[in-house]
Amino acid sequence: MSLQITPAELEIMKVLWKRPGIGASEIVDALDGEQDWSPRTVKTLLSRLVEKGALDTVADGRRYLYRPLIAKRDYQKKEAGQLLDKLFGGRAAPLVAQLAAARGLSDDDIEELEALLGRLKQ
Amino acid sequence: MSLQITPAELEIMKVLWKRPGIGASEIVDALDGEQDWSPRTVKTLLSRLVEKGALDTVADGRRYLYRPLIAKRDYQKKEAGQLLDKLFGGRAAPLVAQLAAARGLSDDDIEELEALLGRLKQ
DNA sequence: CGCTATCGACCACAACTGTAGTCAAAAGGT
DNA sequence: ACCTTTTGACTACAGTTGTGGTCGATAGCG
Repeated sequence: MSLQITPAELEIMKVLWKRPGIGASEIVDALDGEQDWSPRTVKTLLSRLVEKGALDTVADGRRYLYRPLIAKRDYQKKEAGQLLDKLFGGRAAPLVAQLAAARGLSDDDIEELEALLGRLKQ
Repeated sequence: MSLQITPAELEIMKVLWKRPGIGASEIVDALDGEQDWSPRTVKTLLSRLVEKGALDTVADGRRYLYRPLIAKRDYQKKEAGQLLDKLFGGRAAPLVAQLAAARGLSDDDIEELEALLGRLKQ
């Protein structure tokens, strides 16, 4: 059930999270400029994602339309939680501290975080 | 220079971050209960880490003592930054929001985060 | 002094990843 | 009705990763 999505596959997922239900060629187009992959490569990644159960397909003539089976939200949660456990002993504060150290938080970030914390304090 | 540390290798690094300068057998002992690896496996992971430049060795009789060449801090920063860019568009607030959603922040976490934000506001 | 346990060096090997090629069928232009 | 393009299915293949084996040297027990 682990549903391991690799970095290359994730690029595909990101496209489909933004525009679910498109076909392979649209995905290739959407990736153009970002990744420099041959259409073959994209096809392979799509097949693997379907195999893994991360995507499902709807036939549309002789091609497929692809749709994510896992929500971006859920994936983000899983990854964030994994990082937390793997490297930060499950404690969020040190993670945020390293984030701040690594790239600095913008004023907007700080404000948003304060608002978030306020909400959580209920 | 990318210094890719795999999950299995990370377990070794974590032991050495806690107790730098120990030998392979101590690492095996330290991992006992956590990972169930044969000593061979640990040796292989150690060699790979040395090869990659993540550890260095000091001869101690006929064995080596291992010591991390990258600080835990730096590795945490790198990983946190990568997750941020990979999945959260570089914005910290959504990451924390997902963290909160995934496992809930403890009161301590919230307090620590508030203190951290206070400091950052300078 | 000889035997065994242990060490690092080197090797093995299957699964997973990144990156694509080949192929047969079909869709669409002309 | 052809030829080109596009599609999914299948195949390839090297590099990485997880997991551990073999081997020759050696350190220490008895």
